[in-house]
Amino acid sequence: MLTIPSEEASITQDDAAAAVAAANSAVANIPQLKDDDNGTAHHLHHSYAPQHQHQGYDALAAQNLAPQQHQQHQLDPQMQQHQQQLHNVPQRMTHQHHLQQHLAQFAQDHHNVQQHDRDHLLSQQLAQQHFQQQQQQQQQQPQLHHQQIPLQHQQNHQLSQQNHQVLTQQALNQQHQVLNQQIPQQPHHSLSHSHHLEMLAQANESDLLEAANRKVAPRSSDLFRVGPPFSETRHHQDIYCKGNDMDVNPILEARIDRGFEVGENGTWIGYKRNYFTLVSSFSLENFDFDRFISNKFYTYEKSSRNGEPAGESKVEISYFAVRLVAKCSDDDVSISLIQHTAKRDKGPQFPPPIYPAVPGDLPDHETVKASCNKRNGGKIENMNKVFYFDRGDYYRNVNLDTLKDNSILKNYPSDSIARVARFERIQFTSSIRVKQTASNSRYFTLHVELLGIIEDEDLQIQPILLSSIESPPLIVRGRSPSNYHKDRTSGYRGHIAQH
DNA sequence: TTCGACACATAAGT
DNA sequence: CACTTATGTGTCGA
Repeated sequence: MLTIPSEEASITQDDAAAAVAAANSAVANIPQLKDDDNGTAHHLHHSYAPQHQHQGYDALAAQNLAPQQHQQHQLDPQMQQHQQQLHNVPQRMTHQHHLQQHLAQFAQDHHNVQQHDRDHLLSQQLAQQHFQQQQQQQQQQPQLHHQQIPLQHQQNHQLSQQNHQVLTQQALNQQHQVLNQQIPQQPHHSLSHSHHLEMLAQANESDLLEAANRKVAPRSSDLFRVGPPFSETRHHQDIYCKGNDMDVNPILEARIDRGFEVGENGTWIGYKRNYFTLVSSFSLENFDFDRFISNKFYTYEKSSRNGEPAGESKVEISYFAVRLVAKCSDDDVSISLIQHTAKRDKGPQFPPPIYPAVPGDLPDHETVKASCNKRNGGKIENMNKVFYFDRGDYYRNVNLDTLKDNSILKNYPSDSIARVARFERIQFTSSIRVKQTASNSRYFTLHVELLGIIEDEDLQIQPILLSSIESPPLIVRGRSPSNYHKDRTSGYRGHIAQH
């Protein structure tokens, strides 16, 4: 049903040459596993963290957590059973088999919102499971060579920083301060007026002083700030439209909505202990949604046989996916991001999910802000319309079903397909080192990658890096108390207090 | 110095 | 309006 005939397509010399070139850079950005010391490359490091402690969490979550919060994290008893199933799956189980399991399960529960969300969860976990499986297998197979490409942030980012003057809270505070200082100096037209102003000024002053000593409010909506602009889409592997062999140009967009702010010298600063939020979507140039789903796409994969590189083969893209990775300015630590649930310490931790995705529009900052921590069913439903494409709905609307569908849509592992990949409650793993030298901080970059998920001869799914975008250098401040007293740029802890 | 764990506090969500 | 949640960050101790 979901098997894709593996085409051993013959390609022209030119195609091959282009593909070689592209293939060489295709996987450059996929980080290797930390303990990957034998040079064996891994396509993906996202795997379902096997050592999660869910005890005590499930009951709590089942009672208290909104479905939305369940999406990526929560394992109710039913899901746990799923996990068991998935984890018990023989290593060489095929993608197809996976999907059958999934579909069977989906047929079982697909009625209410909770189940819809469970489906999201399942989708993601399936994807992760796939990748984990993939990864395991790759450890026994010849690998694509991962070529390191030097980070080239400086020019790009200085440019984009200049072009994106974001009015930060710091700037606002400074303006505010100036305003306050000006108040007493204004001409006094009347005694009562001036008196009034003085009182105002005094009130503001004490407010500000108080603010200077107050902790940042943990739930302040003010913590949502637009982060640095991302680079232009960089292409790693070409995408072609299956019908007419046209070269298709993918465009990735991403925005950080929480967790990073500009410091006074234009650097972007985040805090290791705090969450950040990032959203991303992609589009294919000249392809609206209808055109997208009425087409299939292919790319080239560098294949290997018995450990020897064996040229490139044309492979159909089963579906697209979006993932988030972080890189460090010097060493590259592969799993450097972690996602928490709303329960934080009391819940499990995951690597950021890989989102099977269709093209979509990036929602604006306010929308992302509004989407956080919702438990109300109606609101969640509305948000899901923004962030997800519901294949079931679509089939009902066009009077199709999975069996009749012949589009790329049917290859997606779940009915809930991301239009927008939303990464919430992400932190750099505690193991990252933020200090390089006494004076110098190491910096990080965030990369959003568009993946093409393909199936190899053995029906194993494999991701191929198609294109990516990256953030400018990000400074991540560590836990040292020194980072929490001066030059603080977030929250309303005052910039007034210049210790 | 750094990290996990626990604690406190407070705006948002219901 | 009262109750619950989510999350920045203070702190302790290995």
